[in-house]
Amino acid sequence: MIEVMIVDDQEIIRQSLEMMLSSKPGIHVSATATDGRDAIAKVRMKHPDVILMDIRMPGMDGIECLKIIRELNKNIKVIILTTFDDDEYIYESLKYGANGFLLKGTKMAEIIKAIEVVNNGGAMMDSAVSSKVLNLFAQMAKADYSSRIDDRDYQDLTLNELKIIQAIGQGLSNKEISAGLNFSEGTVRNYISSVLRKLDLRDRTQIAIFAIQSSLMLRDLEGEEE
Amino acid sequence: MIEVMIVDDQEIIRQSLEMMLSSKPGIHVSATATDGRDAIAKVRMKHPDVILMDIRMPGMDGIECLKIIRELNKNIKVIILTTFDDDEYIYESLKYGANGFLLKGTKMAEIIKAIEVVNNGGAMMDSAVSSKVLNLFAQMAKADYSSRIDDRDYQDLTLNELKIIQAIGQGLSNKEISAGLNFSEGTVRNYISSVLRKLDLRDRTQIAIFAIQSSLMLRDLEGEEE
DNA sequence: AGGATTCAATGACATTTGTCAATTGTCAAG
DNA sequence: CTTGACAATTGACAAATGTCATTGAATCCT
Repeated sequence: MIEVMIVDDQEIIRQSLEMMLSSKPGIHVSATATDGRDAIAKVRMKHPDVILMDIRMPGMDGIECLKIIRELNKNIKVIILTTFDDDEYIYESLKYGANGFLLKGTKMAEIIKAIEVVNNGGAMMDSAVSSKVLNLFAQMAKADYSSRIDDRDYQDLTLNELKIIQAIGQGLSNKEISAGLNFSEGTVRNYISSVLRKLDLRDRTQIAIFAIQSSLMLRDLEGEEE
Repeated sequence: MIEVMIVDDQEIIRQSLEMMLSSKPGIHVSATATDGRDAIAKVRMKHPDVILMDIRMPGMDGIECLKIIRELNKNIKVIILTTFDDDEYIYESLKYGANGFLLKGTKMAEIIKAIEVVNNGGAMMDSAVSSKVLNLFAQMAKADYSSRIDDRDYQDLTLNELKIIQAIGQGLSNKEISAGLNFSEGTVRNYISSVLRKLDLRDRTQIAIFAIQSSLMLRDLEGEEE
């Protein structure tokens, strides 16, 4: 039985969602809330598996609420329900770990499917939203000069060079890097020089940008070969 | 009529996909290809609306191929079809603008739906893939110190400060920024100092990281108020 | 008009960053 | 053992970056 919580400031929507969902086997609406503050209080009492939440609400908005819920409990799945497919909203929601994003026009069958999918660890987005997400992604991951860099070019980076790239991508200074990796500061600088040469970049800032836009920051370098 | 092209090195898959899809009204399989090179050649001849492509192929792999196709024609929709939901693959595909990402287990009905959705400008991902994408996104958009920065803190950035943040996020030097924005280099430095103070960061590298991880880089600042 | 505020510029300065050549130690192949 | 390759270090230097106090000009109240 999936425990669902509904958060929306409009009573009509709350009620109709609750009615529709309650009739479905396997789903139980254990709470409803009218705004962010209300939602957070009720999350502590009831323990919903999945929250359906409107993003635009008076008082505390959906994003802020999502953020707090995430800090509270990382396992609760949150599906954002909204009328707008506004870039900012989408971006912020995703950043704070929403598990789904549906437009309000979405058919009930889709919503139910989304609840089930999300409850199983998947994610569900409206296709229009997916499309925006992909665009955002492609934009974030691309800059005029980083696209110049070919896969071939960074195959031959040393493990230490990779570590240093990651460190720069975290915004560390040379001193901090040298402390963290047990190198002298001069060595760190030499490695950086070598990275700059290999990637054809100019300074550490460009390295940082490259690091984030490539998938390098996501790699775990412990015990990795090159 | 949606013109579809199928790219896969395994004949069984090519054939079964072609058979299944051909029988559907509204869809026409106008070409098949066995690897990346083949695909690119045929893209020039036929003009497919949607390409279904395996990611793992001998010779030129799907990513490389996608990249080239994107440079060739930005309107062709590409759906990646693969057996693996490997992070690297997903990341790279999305980076080069894939419009969909389906696992090979996907039912034919889903594939057809994906073709239609993608052809209409949407995007379609397997829910497992969606989930990974959301994770990637959340990771990319979050660093220990950037999460320290509260919305409140960067509300009061000047338009010029925002422009400079964007410029730094593109990896430009102070000289380049000053030339681009018609400021003296000293002024640029002053602005940077002020940004550092306001955002509680330490150097331009951290500004760049912040810029990319926030949505600031995506904003168009022309004629914008503050 | 006078005072306050903002924007841009300047110059002097300290710090950080990047480059380079030279040195040391280790390890493995010949 | 020697040679060569490689990893790490050092020091000296040049360039870029960041800080700060000050100044002039424009603008905005009231």
